[in-house]
Amino acid sequence: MEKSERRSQILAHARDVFAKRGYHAAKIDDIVAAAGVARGTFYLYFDDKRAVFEEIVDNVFTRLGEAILRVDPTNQEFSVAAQVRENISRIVCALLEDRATTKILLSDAVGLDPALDRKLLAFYERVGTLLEESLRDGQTLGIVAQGDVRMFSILTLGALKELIYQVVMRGLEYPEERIGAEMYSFLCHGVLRVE
Amino acid sequence: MEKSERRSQILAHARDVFAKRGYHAAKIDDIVAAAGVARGTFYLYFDDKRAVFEEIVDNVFTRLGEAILRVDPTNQEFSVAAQVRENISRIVCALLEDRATTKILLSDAVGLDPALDRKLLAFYERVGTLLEESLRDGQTLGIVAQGDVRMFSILTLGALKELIYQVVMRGLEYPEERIGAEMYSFLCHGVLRVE
Amino acid sequence: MEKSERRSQILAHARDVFAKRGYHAAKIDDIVAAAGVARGTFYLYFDDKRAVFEEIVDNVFTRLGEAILRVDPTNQEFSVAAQVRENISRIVCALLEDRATTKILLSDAVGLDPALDRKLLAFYERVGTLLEESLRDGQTLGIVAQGDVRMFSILTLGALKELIYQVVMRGLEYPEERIGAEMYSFLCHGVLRVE
Amino acid sequence: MEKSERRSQILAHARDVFAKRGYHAAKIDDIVAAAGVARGTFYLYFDDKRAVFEEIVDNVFTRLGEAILRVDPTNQEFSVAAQVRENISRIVCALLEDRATTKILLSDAVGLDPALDRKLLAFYERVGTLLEESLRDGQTLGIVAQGDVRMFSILTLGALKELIYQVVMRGLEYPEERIGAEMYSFLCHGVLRVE
DNA sequence: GATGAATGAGCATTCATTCAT
DNA sequence: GATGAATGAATGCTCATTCAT
Repeated sequence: MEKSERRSQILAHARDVFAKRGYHAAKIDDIVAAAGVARGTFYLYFDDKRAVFEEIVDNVFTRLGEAILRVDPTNQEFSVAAQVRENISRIVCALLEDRATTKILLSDAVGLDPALDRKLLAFYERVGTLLEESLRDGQTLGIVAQGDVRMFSILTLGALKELIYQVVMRGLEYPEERIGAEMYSFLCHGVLRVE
Repeated sequence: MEKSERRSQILAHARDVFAKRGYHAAKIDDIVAAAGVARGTFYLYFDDKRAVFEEIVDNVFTRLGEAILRVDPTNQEFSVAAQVRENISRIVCALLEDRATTKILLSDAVGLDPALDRKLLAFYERVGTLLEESLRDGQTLGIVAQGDVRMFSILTLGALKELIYQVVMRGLEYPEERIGAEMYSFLCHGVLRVE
Repeated sequence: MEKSERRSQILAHARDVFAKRGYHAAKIDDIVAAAGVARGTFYLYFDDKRAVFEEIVDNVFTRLGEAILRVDPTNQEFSVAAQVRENISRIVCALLEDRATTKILLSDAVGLDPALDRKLLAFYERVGTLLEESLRDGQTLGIVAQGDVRMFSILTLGALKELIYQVVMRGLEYPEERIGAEMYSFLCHGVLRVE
Repeated sequence: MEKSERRSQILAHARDVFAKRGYHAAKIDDIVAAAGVARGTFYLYFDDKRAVFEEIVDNVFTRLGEAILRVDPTNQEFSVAAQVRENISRIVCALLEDRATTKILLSDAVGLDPALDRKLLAFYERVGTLLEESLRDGQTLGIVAQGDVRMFSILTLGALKELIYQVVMRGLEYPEERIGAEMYSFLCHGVLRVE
């Protein structure tokens, strides 16, 4: 077996074990047993327990980063609406295609330790900033409501995170398109029609 | 010192230590040192480490449960809009008046162990159900958009949770009323004005 | 049992185990088994394995430091010769009254790690310096041979160390006074009478 | 590369690594990295880590054994004094020409494990016995002080060992001839002139 | 012969919990 | 009730050694 192959094999099993048991309840023994390798082999490919975990988190950050596209209002081919929907769809897809990792991201990685918390916040900050810029562009074009873009960005991300969290953690079964559609409609009109 | 007094004293210090260090990094030693009692005393008042933690979480659930009022569309005195705003305001207030506990709830309690995860989900489920019912009532009255109320409920809660999370974890300084107002406006109109 | 009593009990058993097996072959389990306490108890009294070991070494340094008296040529009561003999005698006595510790000092502590090596060298340096000063005083008084006092000091210490080493390691059985007498005579006349 | 060449290459690098780090801190990885061979290759030439170490020690024993000449009082060409000085000089030379090995002998090999301790003691015993016999011969000829030759032998070896130890471990810089001369003078007259 | 990936026995250390005083 | 000394199960990690290629 090739070196990088073995590495990803261990990584994949580590991901499953972390997703199943959570970081602290996941023992190195569980991981190597799942991967079918010896204890020492694990340490041949990863510095320590935290390192595998962090790599899993880093990978999902990378994957998410690639999934997100900047909305371009000058794009002649696709309307802003279409681009937004496409974006939501890509993010949802990236998160749901590997649910174990998503569970780790949304559940186990939270509050694990200060360093990882910083990393998480930094990632959300980065995504948030991107979103804020798009929203600001949108305000200029009159297609985004006036108001605090940072707040908008947080609220939007939170709504999406919670939806995914419920799907992954509680096994809520919505088809991906449905999720995208509802999310989009929520962003467009909210839910209240009070006057 | 009275028995119940001593108990809450330990509980309060445990909360601070958990908030500061996170569940696993918080040692019983830290807690008893903070509370100024002997190690054994801790176990006179609580079964084990998890029990204190769970009690903290239970308390905030109770407090939140009390903060949330059922929106009553037939209420003659307050409009639905006013009731919704009041509700948001009460929840935000409950969460921000004890930030240590809120940090624990939103960060440390997540993914701690399967049993607690179930409790968390059950709480969100309970709140969600309440919200869903209100939303359904609202749909009947034409003051809530048509669509999947469960989804609405999840999206709404997620938006609010993330906002509070960012305030508590990153020290984002928004005045409470501001938070309520933005949240409300978000619920009423969303952010996109794409056509 | 008192706290300091328990401490010395563990220390004494650790000393025996180290002397019997050497630092690396001595396991914490051996020590606690010998002392009749639980594994954790060991760590209640000592930071780690190295710390006990170092304390044993420190103690013997202290004891030796106290055993050594500065030779005072102006002393009216005791001649220099008598003082030198007394000194040798005290040192030998200090080393032979606790052979386990002496074995540790002369055998296990050597080359254990850079930090401890430095400590050892520093101790020998200290003793050496003291000896050098005495020798220099002696040269002024004409009771020490002319020549490099540092060299004299090293040679003297080496001779004594080796003697003790052989007694402790190989169980060479010389009465203490004999050791002192021979050492003294060696210092006075050497062994060669070549012309 | 020839088989025996490769062997000595590994041996030499092992020596350097042992001297630099000490036995336990020296990892097989360090040795093979220094020697520029694969880990498995090491085991083609040596049984295990201890075996290389022991071979280094054995080699220095052999070299030292060859350096030491029996003092022959009937030798017409060289006086006993000259032979003794020559002997000291050869030993010092043998020890200082490969300081890495000497450091290993005097520091790392001490207290490493019971088997090696026995070997060390056996070597010193052998050298000691040789020395004792010479001393006894010398006593017959009236050129060695009366007294316990075993003691003389131990004291003499100890003095020399410590001198070399200080030179090698603390970088004391004495020219070799100087060391020989001082050692010789020490043996002839000691240092004290107390009456 | 040479390689280096894989192995797994071995061990120090931590810390929640207990219980004699 | 309060104490804190004692406990020991639990686990991450190291590294000498092996062996298939």
